[in-house]
Amino acid sequence: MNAARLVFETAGYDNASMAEIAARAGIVEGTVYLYFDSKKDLMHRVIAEWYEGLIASVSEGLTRVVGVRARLRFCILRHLRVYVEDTGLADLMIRELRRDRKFYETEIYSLNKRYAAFVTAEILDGIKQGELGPDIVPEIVRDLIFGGIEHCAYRILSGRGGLDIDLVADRILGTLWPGIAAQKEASSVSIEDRIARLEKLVVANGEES
Amino acid sequence: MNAARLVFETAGYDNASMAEIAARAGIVEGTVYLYFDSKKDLMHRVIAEWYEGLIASVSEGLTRVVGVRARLRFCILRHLRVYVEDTGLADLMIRELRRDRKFYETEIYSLNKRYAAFVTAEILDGIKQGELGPDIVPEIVRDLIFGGIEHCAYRILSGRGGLDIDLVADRILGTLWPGIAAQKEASSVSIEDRIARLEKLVVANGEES
Amino acid sequence: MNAARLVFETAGYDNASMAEIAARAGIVEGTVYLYFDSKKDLMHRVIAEWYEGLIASVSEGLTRVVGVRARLRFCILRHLRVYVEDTGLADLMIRELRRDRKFYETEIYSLNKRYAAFVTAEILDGIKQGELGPDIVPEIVRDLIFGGIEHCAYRILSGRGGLDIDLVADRILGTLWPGIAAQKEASSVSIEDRIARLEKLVVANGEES
Amino acid sequence: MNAARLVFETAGYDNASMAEIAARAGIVEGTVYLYFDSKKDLMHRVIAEWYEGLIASVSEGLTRVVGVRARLRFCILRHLRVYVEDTGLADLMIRELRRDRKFYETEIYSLNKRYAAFVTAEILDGIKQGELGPDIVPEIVRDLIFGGIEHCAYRILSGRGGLDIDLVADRILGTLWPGIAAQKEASSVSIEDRIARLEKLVVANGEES
DNA sequence: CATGAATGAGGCTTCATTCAT
DNA sequence: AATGAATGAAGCCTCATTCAT
Repeated sequence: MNAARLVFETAGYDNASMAEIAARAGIVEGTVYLYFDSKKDLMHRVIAEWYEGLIASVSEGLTRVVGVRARLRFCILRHLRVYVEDTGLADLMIRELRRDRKFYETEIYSLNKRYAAFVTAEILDGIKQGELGPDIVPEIVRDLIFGGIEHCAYRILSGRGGLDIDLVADRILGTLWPGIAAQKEASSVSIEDRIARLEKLVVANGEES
Repeated sequence: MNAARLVFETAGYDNASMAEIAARAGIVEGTVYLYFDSKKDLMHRVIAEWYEGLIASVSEGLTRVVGVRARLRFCILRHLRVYVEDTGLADLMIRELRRDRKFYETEIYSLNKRYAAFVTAEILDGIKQGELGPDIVPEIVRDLIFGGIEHCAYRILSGRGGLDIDLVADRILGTLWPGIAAQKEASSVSIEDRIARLEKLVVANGEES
Repeated sequence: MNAARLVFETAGYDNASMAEIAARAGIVEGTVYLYFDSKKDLMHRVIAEWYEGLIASVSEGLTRVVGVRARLRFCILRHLRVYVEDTGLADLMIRELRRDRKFYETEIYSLNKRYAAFVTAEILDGIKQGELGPDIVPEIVRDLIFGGIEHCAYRILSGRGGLDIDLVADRILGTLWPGIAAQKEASSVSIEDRIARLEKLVVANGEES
Repeated sequence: MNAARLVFETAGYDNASMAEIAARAGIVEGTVYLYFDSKKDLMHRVIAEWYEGLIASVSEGLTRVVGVRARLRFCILRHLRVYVEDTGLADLMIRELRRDRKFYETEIYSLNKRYAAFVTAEILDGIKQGELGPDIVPEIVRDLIFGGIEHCAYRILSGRGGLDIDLVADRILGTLWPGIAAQKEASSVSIEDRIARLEKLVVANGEES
């Protein structure tokens, strides 16, 4: 498994060869098939193991963080760390597994859902507690978070530059927060508010008029 | 090219075979090499052609949209359409090309930059005009936009459900806007000014109605 | 023809491609077949043309040289020049043509014989005139000359060092001459001579005794 | 290896096909790659194995021969045998390997040097012992020997005629010897000494009779 | 005369998987 | 339980040659 993980990380699925995996494990190709049905199976098990560790780690870490904002920040930071530490596996997950037509029937899919649920749960919780706006759409927020992180990470990692994950986490959350936090002042609707809303609407739909 | 595009879209790079591409084009494998140096070259040309069309389309579309918010929304909407209409190619771009070590020397890279520049330019422009906050980090915003779109699109498309791109565009921008828009100080803009701007916007975007 | 010659020189027969030859001639592959039956035919014609020029050149040059030794030296020097100036074609001749099973039926074979005959004729002439020993075997001498030249040339040319062909010619002839020149002193056979002959025989046949 | 040797001998490198080699070995093409990295590697190993045997054979044979002239004759005779027995491999060596740009970095190159060194060493030894002239250039002599042998062998073998290698060896050495042997000054060696040497030689080489 | 597009057979190489030992 | 040799299908690519225009 360790050998396989190493090779998959480095080469991706298609370019990884069973021969190299076996060699790196100090065994022989045939032996691999005693424990794994196929190359695909092997990759699934590698990803699953990794995912389980990741979920456990996040789960454990969250027990020590309080407050919606802080907990979201923790999730963002942790996911950024994934890209720094396990770029290869994250890649594998995105590239090879997600594209599979039968991804939704696999164990990996449910692990993926459990992992993503940490963020979704936080958002739902935040809404319930009144910290987050009642109108926000959790899926969109979650997609912005995960997608944004991936893009940032890729851009920076590919660009051979280092990645200050604390800074990036702050910036991502800083950008998103105003759009998801509850409006604390329940002021009556002033003229200004009404004009503001008007502006927004007009601009938003401007090009469709 | 069309045959190649079709096969690459469906199978990805590694799983696409020159034999299938040739067959689908109604020629023999060898003939492909009269027009393309290699499989990689073929993919590059397919992607480049597609990208050029995409850039032209966005560029043209933006000429008819006024206002930072509206222009950003247009970019988001257009990018969502990419995933609806050209999922396969978008995938190819992300999965196969970006990971290439020499991606930064390819023509595709510069096309990619030109495409992404539409959003970055808008953000910078917004900051300059005072519509967007002076402290926002354009790269982060752009990553949130593109990453968020990709995630949304994948999630929804994979789930065989349809994708209401207008709705999603509104939600994405709605979530991001508060975090990037300039904080209007109450006194800085008079009611009269704001009404004047409204009038201007409505007229501008209305022209094409 | 010039294009073909260039390409064959550079790449050898197998690695030369009709496409490159055509391209370098500024025509199209199909056109080549209007003038040459096949790739092999093309090579034959290239070699033949070259050989004819070579033969003419040697023939002409020899008219200005007098004396067996000087004429042999001229042949050696000229052949060394072939390796310096036309390494590629000489190679082609040796590698590709000689090995052909039907070489002896080709035009090239007779050209080759005409070329080699310059040396053989000189030797026979030298014997007739009494300048060369009556017992020498012309074929062996010729083989030593041509073979020796080829080896020298290869060794030196491959070794990226330059080749001082005048020096090499002198050395080759200097080494061979004592063995082929007629023994001028017709002294009576002294005891010493008889012992010397005995020594030679014993040593020569030593390992077979 | 045997199959490869056979095919390479018959067809040369470019015209040998892995398919035929595999077929002749009774295996499938892929299996060849379990034991050899590439076609080139396969050829190298075939040549190397052959060369090692050849060197061992010469080395062993020389232990039973005494005297510069006899030892040189042995080398010549042995090399002639190479062309009679292993024409194909000798060809391969000359045609395919020597022309490789990286020949000088290969194992074959050092084997080639070790083989050629048998002759060079003999010449140097002969000079030191005063049997060969102090002015002769070992490289030229060696080239004349090897080149001459190759030419003779080719000429005769191609001509489908048999090759009397003993006769040819004598003729080659007979032609070269006067040009390389030391000029014995009449007084320098007494008749008694020369008879003594003769006796010694006869005894030495006679032991194996 | 010339074109140039197309062919088709063949080249080397890789690799997941199997199976007798 | 482990081996490791063998498979066979497939992969990408090259190229001399042909033929309708």
